[in-house]
Amino acid sequence: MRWSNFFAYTLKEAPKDAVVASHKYLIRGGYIKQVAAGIYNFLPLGKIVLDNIKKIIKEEMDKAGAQEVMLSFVTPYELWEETGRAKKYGDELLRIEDRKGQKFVLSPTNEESVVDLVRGTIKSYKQLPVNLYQINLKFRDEARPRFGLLRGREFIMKDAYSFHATREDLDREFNLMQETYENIFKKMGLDFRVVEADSGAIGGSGSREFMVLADTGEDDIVVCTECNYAANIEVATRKHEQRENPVKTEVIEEVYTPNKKSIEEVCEFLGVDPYFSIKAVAKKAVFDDKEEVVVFFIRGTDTLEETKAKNAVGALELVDVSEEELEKVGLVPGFIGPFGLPSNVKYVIDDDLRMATELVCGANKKDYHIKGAGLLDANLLGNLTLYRDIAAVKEGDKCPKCGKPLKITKGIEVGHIFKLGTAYSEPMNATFLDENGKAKPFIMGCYGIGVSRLIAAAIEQNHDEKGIIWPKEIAPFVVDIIVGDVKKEEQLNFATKLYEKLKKAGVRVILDDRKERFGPKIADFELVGFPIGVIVGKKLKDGKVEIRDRKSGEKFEVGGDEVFEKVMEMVRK
RNA sequence: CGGAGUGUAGCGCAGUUUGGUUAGCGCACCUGGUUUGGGACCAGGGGGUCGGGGGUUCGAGUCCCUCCACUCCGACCA
Repeated sequence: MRWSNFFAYTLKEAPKDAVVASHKYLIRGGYIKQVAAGIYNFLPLGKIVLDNIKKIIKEEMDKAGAQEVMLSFVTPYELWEETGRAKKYGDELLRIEDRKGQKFVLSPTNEESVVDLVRGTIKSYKQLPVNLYQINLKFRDEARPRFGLLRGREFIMKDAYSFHATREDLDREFNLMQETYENIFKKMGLDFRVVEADSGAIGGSGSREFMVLADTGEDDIVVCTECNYAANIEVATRKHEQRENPVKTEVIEEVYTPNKKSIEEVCEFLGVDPYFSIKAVAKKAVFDDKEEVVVFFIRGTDTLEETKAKNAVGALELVDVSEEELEKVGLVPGFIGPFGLPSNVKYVIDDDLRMATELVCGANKKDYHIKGAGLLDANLLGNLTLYRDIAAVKEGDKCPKCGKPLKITKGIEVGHIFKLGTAYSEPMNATFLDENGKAKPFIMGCYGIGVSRLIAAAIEQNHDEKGIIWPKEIAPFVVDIIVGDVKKEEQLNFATKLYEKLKKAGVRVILDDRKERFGPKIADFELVGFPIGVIVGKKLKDGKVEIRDRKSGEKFEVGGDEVFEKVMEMVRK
């Protein structure tokens, strides 16, 4: 490509609303342009990067035996009613109507579509397994799109759906997809982790996320400093420690703690290490048909992990609850404890407290706490006691696999694989005949990659204060040949010849033959982020050309006749 | 969805408090010239329904009403 007639422009200033690096550089570099909140146009540079990523994904998916299809972007609303997700997905589902008033949705994901495609088409176990994938537009009406391509409303996703006759076969495919994803992200030159994850609204029995490590990530992930344990904080676990309380209380007693409500206040007042206290977190759990107050008990030094807590009670969501609402069900805000709770209040206790003794907790009585309590004393509790892991793992907790310290880092979710089981085939009545001629629902898996988000994630992980530093595999062009002064025929001719030669050799190369001075050209080289720069400038009269490596910043001169070989060597590396 | 803010040329902004000629500046763009290794300089030029609608007024970018869009914090989010 010759830059002089390439539709690519750069900006000196980023729009003020771009706050993360990828958003800023994608706009300044002329990759994308905003159309509406969370909706972008892709300019040629952006489209090339997108295609490069698509190509890698397609290669690996095909290698794994998956077959590419393209499902319709507009899907009948009825399909969504069949699985009940019309309601569950809520306002994120963009509904539209045609001229006859028939309702449709813009696909935010395609489980329903693909099950509809397969039911009645695949009839026998002999036609299984099959894995269908597409790389297609998705639309989710996010409440708050942000950060450019990291969280858009309209985005490109690779989604795959597999169908199996047995659980074992699903497990096999799930593992194959994990391997395939690892190959894809490795090929793209990204630093990523595979983590255990919550299944969320998609449902199913098991799931793993692929996280690109970057400070701007929206997800907290827990990784072990020693072994390979890694999990999203939503599901991360830790090894339970049992610290012995040095203070021994003879009797369990109520103590007067006037106006001391928070853990800090109470523990300071009583001179107790907060580790030996119980924090009560009250929430309102929202279910399909009702709402109720649930109290979660965790250690004073822990915080509640809402996703775990939500799953522990099987609620759709947890929302904050007011003091009035607490009082209405008989709770005493600020002094809630696990002993002697009103019998109509549901509660969950964190696993970590199961064996704990000598604790301070609320007495369910205004201005009183209990001292010296232990949960082992089961008869203090009602018989509905529910122990679950509901606390958030924190930095320094011990790895559940090897016991070494855990640390927390930020990650950007770029892939997610699920074992769906029969969560969609059953409600949609999609069955096949097994060896015995009996109808059984398909056992399914689904596998997603956020393709446009990957563009942003790659930049978040690979940039500096000047611009993007593309991994070679996905860079729009690998080599940028800069002509120092296009009016100098000697320079232009030399550069053009080199350009043609590299192009012939299959290298993605751009010739910067714009009538610009050297400054803007080199600045654009850095901003747009080409991996290799070749400067054909004033040193050419001494037979020298300069080569720069964008990533290392290294620059060196080579003789005009060695340039081609030297560049090819760098391209191959 | 709750809270806060912004909307003036492609981008970044001033002008709005206190209504008053023809709405300005930097970057970008066009023409000519000089420059040519880190975002040049000189001269000339084009580009605006001041987010939309309504109102007050002799007069509205500025005041009032209303609608819309976008952004930030939070809730939410395969």
